[in-house]
Amino acid sequence: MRGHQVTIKDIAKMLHISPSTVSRALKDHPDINPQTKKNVQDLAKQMNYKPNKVALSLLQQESKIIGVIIPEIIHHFFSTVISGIEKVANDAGYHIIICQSNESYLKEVENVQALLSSNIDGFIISMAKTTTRFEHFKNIEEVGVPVVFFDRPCEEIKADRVIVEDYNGAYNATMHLIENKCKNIVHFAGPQNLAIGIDRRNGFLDALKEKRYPIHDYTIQYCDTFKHAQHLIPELLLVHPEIDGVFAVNDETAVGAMIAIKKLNKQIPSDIAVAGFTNSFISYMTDPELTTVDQKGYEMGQSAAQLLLNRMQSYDDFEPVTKTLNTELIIRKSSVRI
Amino acid sequence: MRGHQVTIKDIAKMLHISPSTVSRALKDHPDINPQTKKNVQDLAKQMNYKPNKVALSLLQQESKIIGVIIPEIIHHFFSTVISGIEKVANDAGYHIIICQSNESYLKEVENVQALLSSNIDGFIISMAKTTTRFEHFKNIEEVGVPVVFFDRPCEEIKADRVIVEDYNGAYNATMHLIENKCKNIVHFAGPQNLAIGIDRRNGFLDALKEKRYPIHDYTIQYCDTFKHAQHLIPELLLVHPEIDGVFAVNDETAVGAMIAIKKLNKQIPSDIAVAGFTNSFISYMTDPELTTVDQKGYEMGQSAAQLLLNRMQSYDDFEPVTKTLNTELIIRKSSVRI
DNA sequence: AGGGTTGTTTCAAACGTTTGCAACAAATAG
DNA sequence: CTATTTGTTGCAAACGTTTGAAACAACCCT
Repeated sequence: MRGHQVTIKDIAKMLHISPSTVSRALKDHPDINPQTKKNVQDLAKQMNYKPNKVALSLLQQESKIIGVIIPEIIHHFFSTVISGIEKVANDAGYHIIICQSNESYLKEVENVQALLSSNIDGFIISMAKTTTRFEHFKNIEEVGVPVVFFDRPCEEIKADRVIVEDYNGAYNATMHLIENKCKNIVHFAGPQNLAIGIDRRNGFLDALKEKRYPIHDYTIQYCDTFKHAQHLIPELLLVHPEIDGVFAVNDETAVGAMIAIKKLNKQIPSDIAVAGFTNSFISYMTDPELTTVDQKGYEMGQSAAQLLLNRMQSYDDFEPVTKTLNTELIIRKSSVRI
Repeated sequence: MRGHQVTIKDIAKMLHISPSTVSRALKDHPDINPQTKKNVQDLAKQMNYKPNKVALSLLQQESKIIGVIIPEIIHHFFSTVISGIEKVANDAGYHIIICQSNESYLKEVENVQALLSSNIDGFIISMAKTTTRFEHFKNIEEVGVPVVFFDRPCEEIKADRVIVEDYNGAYNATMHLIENKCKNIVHFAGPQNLAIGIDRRNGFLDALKEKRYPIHDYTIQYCDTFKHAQHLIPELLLVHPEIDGVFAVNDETAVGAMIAIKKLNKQIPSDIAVAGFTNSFISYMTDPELTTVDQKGYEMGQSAAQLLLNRMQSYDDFEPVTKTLNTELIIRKSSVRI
């Protein structure tokens, strides 16, 4: 038969006193007789009493839980962010509950609803690729639960956010490819309904413009997964063998491109130089190692959690804060031509 | 000012009826006047009423939440398992709350306590490397919450478990190296307080024994991380240049070894063949691609969740079930000598 | 008219905890 | 010897929801 956690009532019954006395004894309330206090505390310890968080949550209207909604946990970047969030949250006495949207709008809505009705104290969210309607976020706003967006913010919602300098990161990576004598660089871009997709693309384009590089119809390719890059590279190089540089919106895509390029017996970086974005741990496991833009996942998670904790202190008609982490170009062998 | 979710009481007040009537109206109870029902349902919809899960959880002593405790989310294997768990759990109307132990015993204990006092309906756990005491698991047993272990079970606890054929997987991988003419294979082994560490080591050793290969004092190296492997390889090959095969307890370690081997200007697989364990996605991003044993993360997660759901149905003095998934040797270029 | 049925609604308790206030005894003050 | 203080404990309400039982009116049956 299923037992249950020891409750204050159990202790009260065993000592023939009232639950309120037990409650006060446990928190060292001055009104309670020292002997009673000792009895209660000893018994509580012996029986391994732990306060029921659900009851507390209902009573105090706060759960000490932060809801985190991310696209996919299997991406190294997101699991890094989660680690950062968890660190800061735990240190402040909070736990996190993680939900995946799997890049699906419907799943994201479902997750928001589920978390809202679980008395969550705050949200940390990175939007799904496919999300183009925002009622569910508005709903959070109405209920008055603080939200922090990271990496993929929702522009329609008044909320704090943490992002990286996507534009600068992309600009720097592209400049680096240009300095390494790439004449014909293509960009594997992310979806343009996300700011990261737009900003990285613009950083790339502006670097080309600054150096008066021509922009062809094939310069921007919408391709942001490992598999797609593997298929796209052979097709692309067949038509445009002059391509000698690839800058991808994320590391997986860059690695997919690298593998496909090597299969065509082209050398990296001498024939084609490659750079990615994220600095995922795969970037130093490839051969050659991948040049990439460090997206600071762990720090991003920490900042997001910190912003949320701050916002939970003072929520009344606030001015949203945007924290922008600076990126760092990590130069490795996939792009350096001697 | 922070608002709040609409409650049954709010609706009751607005319609000048009692909360119980509202409750019944919402669930289409036959006792309720059709007109009242309609009023309630319309207003509830309009005000976007969602039942408060915390209140339900307290009342019904079930939360529809499954607690998942894993060592580290950033490992691809674990995030794959989580995806499998989430799929099955969500389909059954459950949500999961994920906690990381970071391979720390203390953090694991803390997580168990926190989840226990949150009215969790069940646990899915993979033990931390450093866990050698089990009171916290015993505690779960006492309270009567069902547990399923995966990948790294606790031998002292009566609980269902999902594991892979670690022994067979290791045996097959080792045999494969032998068939590819490796004469001097070392094993980078995991910690021996975990069954996976023991079983994979034994599978390796038994394959050697069967082929009457000598077992030297350096044949087993305790090394199970990327970094450690990178440091260990140069030291090891300096003393034992005759080594021509490495079988690592996981893919990260295998990749660490590969990179270090390549740095020494040795060829893989011709000088040294390498095999790993997990079939993480990094295994096909390396050059050469890594031969490995598929650990079936997603399926493992699904099975674990399914076992837990079953056990939640019938918990009374059960006989624990162990589900063993068969492994599959994925042969890639890092081990095939022509 | 008394009893019973039917339809509809409300009451009250329960889940575990906290906390303002009331209650009570004993001790002290006036 | 009453009045107040002090020390200690218990009551009851609250958080949001469900649910058995009670309540009540309106109706029908004998």
